[in-house]
Amino acid sequence: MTDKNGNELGTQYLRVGDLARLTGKTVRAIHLYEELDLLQPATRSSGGFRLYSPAALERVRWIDLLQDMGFSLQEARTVLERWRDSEDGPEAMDELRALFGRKLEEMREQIRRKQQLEAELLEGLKYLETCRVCGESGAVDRCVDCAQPHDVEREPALLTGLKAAFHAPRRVVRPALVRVEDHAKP
Amino acid sequence: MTDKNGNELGTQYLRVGDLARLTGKTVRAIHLYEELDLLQPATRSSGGFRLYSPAALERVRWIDLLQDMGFSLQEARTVLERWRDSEDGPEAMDELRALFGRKLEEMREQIRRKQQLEAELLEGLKYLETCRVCGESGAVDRCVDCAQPHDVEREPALLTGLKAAFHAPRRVVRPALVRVEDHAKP
DNA sequence: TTGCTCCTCACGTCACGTGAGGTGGC
DNA sequence: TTGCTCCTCACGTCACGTGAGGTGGC
Repeated sequence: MTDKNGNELGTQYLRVGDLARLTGKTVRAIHLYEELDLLQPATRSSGGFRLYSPAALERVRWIDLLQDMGFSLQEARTVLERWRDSEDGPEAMDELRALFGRKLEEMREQIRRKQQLEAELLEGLKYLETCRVCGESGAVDRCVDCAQPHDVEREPALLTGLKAAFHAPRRVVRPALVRVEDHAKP
Repeated sequence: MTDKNGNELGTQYLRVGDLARLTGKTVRAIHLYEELDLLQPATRSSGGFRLYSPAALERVRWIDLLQDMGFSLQEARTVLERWRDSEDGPEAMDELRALFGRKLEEMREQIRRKQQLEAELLEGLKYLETCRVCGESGAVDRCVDCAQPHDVEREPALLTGLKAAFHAPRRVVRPALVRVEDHAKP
């Protein structure tokens, strides 16, 4: 049995707030997906409230998945269109396979890159760890002046750009007199 | 020896276009970094051209590194400020270590997530691979109608949301009469 | 002088966030 | 009737992209 809009009777409809809560999205995001033709309410209430079928939950979670994979919303829309086009023949399906194949390669590349960055962060942290020693030694309390060899051959990339100086106007945070008092050793 | 602006004489200055080319950034991006106080030219030519010291190369590459690690430009600016603050004592350095430590955990989380997505894409592709067989068999040329068991226990998440139907207005690409002709088997 | 580079607005994009002012539904 | 949810504009954000109209420098 269906109503005049072709919707099944007896369906438990969701309101936009429910859909948002159950998917971790905001109402605004769901409105946006509708504008971009990624998702439509099954119907509207007499007062204009959007009413979604439970299938909308799967659709929103699917959009979220594609976004995590690095698809833009426009690309996600293209995927939906190709899927619908595949009703008319297998060419569109070939396109989809190629698209997902490219994404798989991208994903692997991103994993490799992030593993590099993980190593970079570890090196940077190791380097800064020796700064803690500087502070404790009491010899200097300005890490920037640290004379320690830092026990590392190559300076981590995380630090190289930090130290790069080109006479940028130094922001004065506290007046010099106060600063001296703050750090006087009792 | 320095000039009236405190810049070293004999330095090979870079113009903004050089800096862009050597770092793979756009001129617009470099202008933006300046607006956000992440980078300043060492000086300007008499005609107003920005002139950068070679250290700017390291700074731009550093900004790129932080962005890859998921820092916003505002966060990158905070890192620079904390580094400068560390001239006044080791507290700011502790903050930096904590910040990088959190990023390291984020990075590892992102790697785990992307490995999940990699598996998800592989499953989706495996599923679609059986659609190619459908197309070749000639039994159906609409993959959506495919009756094959697809040789998989769980339907991949990549497909579940794709198939979710809720009576969205079907976009008509070609008129039905033409479509029948297109797919008539000779 | 020509051509390439640079300058400063200033508006556009993407995926939303965030109210403003008004109404539905139990 | 009260309070929570929803509605439709519409402007803001972030990290730039993309001209528009004008000038520097070899």
